[in-house]
Amino acid sequence: DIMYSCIITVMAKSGRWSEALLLLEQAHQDGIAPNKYCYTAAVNACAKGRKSRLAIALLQEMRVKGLRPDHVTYGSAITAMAKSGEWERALDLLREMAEEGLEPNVVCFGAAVDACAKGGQWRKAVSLLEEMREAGVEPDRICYNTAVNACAQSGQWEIALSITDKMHCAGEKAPRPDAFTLNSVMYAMAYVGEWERLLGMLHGMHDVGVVPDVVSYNTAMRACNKAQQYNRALSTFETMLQAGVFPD
RNA sequence: AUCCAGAGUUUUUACA
Repeated sequence: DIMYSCIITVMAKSGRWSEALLLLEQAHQDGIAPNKYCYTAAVNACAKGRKSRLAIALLQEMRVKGLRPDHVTYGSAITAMAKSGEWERALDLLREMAEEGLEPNVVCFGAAVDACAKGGQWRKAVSLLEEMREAGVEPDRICYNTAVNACAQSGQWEIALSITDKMHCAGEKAPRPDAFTLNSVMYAMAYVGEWERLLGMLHGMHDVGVVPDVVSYNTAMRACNKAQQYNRALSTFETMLQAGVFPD
């Protein structure tokens, strides 16, 4: 079983999700009853392969075999919904696990926020942050970043920025914005053609203790190119190299 | 004592 779980995991992680799922079938044919870990790894393979329907089916199959999906299984399943843009199903799973007495943890909520992001539901993504707090789960940096990204993907740069500002001003223990956060905000600015504002933010990153990375510069250059500011794009590229950041 | 097979976030990339 450990063998199967390991191999399924490796295959899922290396993008060979279809082989991972075939392997689960193989286990059955060999007369081996896959355990919870195998199923969870397979559900995660569904996420990679955007097979939301199959992920739900696997959850059901587990229960039929007397296996109880746990937080990790649900986290993977919600991720599978997220990758397929099925935000409603993701929220259904959140409710479902709570009904089974499994209180969603920070990862499950985080995955659900991402599902809303991928589904274009930025308002829901933001309100989920509040819902999780009410459920006694404090959003971590990833949850905030994901909500900021939800706004960004819809071009809501002002909302994205306001959440980021709140992160800056929150208590000492609260999560600080990082490159993921600011890159998402810049993406939002690029999206709506606010390239000047974006460059201002890029150059102000150091002041808030965040080092721009390849994604930061790449996002900035795309914004410049989109606005036909080719000279700006070029100088951004040069700035990047001078900062010791190199393209992959 | 701690770790010891399985989950969540940014640009580009797939089906279009």
